[in-house]
Amino acid sequence: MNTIEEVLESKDIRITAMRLLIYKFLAEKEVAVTLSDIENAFEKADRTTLYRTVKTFEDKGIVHQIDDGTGITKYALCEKGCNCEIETDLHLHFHCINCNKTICLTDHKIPQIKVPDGFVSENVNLVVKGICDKCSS
Amino acid sequence: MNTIEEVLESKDIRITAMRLLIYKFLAEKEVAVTLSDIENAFEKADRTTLYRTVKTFEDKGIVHQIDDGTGITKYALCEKGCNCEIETDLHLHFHCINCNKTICLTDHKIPQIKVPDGFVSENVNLVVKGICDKCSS
DNA sequence: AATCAACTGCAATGGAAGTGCATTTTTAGC
DNA sequence: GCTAAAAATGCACTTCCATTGCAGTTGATT
Ligand SMILES: [Mn+2]
Ligand SMILES: [Mn+2]
Ligand SMILES: [Zn+2]
Ligand SMILES: [Zn+2]
Repeated sequence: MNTIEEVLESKDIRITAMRLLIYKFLAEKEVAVTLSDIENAFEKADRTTLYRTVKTFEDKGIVHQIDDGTGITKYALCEKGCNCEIETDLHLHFHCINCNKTICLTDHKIPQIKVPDGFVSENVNLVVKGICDKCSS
Repeated sequence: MNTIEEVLESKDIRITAMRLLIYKFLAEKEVAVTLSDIENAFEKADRTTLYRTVKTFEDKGIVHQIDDGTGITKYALCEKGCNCEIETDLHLHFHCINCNKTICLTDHKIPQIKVPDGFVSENVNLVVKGICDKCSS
């Protein structure tokens, strides 16, 4: 169990109050969040700072972007040991069309996808849309 | 072999000069197009008209949207007999990170995706990013 | 030809992503 | 501790795309 400080330092991310708060916010969420979600949670902070903070997190490899088809990019913390940067982010994402939440299904890996001759696959984005467990019960 | 007029009428889309031209434009393209692509091809027409035309095509089920992750929605004609509206659009899409083109791989079907208990899958969006056949040769 | 509905064009809006620059905070060297 | 440099933050502004309201035009129907 590492502290947040240790996680950030291990990725060469300098520690600031803002970053600790945003990291904690992301860690507490079980769903992917939009920039607006973060904005609403930290009304005193400027949107640009929040934007650049998650961007830094993403660049350093502790957050990954999710395009779930809503047109609004969402963000989620990477799992321990994840390396989205190097190879494709292997897990799939679920987007609930009822509650609009998007969830990382981190242990549902994306199957190998065949592409025609001449095509070279480098990355795969797989989003399943439907009804989540909470909305279907 | 149906004429464009017959296709449109069979889907309850009224025939106008604009719609015939746009349909023909889409049919000639082997890749998915953005609204700007259409705009550039029809500079005399208003962007709104083009927008609403593809939207009508989409609502009536002869065009499907593609979200390839670039943030710009693309459009492509549905194949004959396709029914994206009813069930999931089964084929996958390939987005070339070199030439920025997005292609329907209509005979590459999306494999069955397992989701956890309680989740109900209704639709799947699968985009493969990489290098297309023309750019890799 | 008249009428009504659908289509088109123009203008404006809104949302989200991104950038330039000034200010503040943090770090590091002395 | 003090100072200079570097990094982070806040504010203003821009750009790009999607979308809508409304007025004018076109097309279908009688
Ligand atoms: Mn994820
Ligand atoms: Mn397609
Ligand atoms: Zn839900
Ligand atoms: Zn290409």
